[in-house]
Amino acid sequence: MANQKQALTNRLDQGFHALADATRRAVIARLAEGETSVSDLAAPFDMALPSFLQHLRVLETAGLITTAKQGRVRTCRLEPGRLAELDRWITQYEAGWRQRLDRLGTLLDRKGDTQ
Amino acid sequence: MANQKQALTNRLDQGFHALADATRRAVIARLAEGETSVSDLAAPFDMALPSFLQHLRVLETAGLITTAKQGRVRTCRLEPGRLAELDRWITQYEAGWRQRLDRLGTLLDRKGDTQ
DNA sequence: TCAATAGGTAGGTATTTGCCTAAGTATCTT
DNA sequence: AAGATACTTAGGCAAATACCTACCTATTGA
Repeated sequence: MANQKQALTNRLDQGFHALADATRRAVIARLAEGETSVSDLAAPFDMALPSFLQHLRVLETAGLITTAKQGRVRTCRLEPGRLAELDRWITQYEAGWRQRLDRLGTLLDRKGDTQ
Repeated sequence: MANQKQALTNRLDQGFHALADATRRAVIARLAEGETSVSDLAAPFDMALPSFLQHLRVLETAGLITTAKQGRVRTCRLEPGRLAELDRWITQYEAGWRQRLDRLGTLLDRKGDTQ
């Protein structure tokens, strides 16, 4: 339907969606230690390979990982820039909240000063 | 199906899923500036109220916001602790990657030293 | 008290997700 | 060249999502 939101147009949508799954987060955790082949990545999961490949595709589409094929082996690596982007989005609003707390703190401090 | 993953059991799943939507992120952005009623929050969005309420429920279930009703008005506020939790998950793996880069840097530095 | 206001419920639809099996297609390896 | 290896594609199904309209229920203010 035209009125319905169409699939994940946006980088943040895709990025956070990619992180909203334990399998995909485990892949990121693994890739943080170094690049790996698809089958090595898939080995720990009790899941058919095609299902696992879908998770990899979600991660790659979101830009969180990149992959390259040499011969019959596809190697995956983490793309930390995108993680950083998501991180920045979050800290921005944590920061906004801290600022307000700080302002409150300042206010209380001043109050203390005048007493 | 028993074999299928059951709905968002996990805090991280729920948290990241909640952030994977522009409407919900906009709510967080707004709440970072201060607490607000449901209708004030909903006003900017071209969406029926029940649809908007679903988004609020997703945010509340994820623990990203809390709400309380007084009279007929429900007030929503941000729960920054949960944002911080998600943030920590991400930075953990950004950090892992930086460590490896640092090690590489150290290696290159040493190589430079011996030359 | 009656109507406007603020929110909530019920129930319905299209799309997306997450999983599967079955059957490819390229590379190695022997 | 034949089999093993490492993915890939196709197609299918159930559950979750993201919307909607049509009511309903409390408050509050005139």
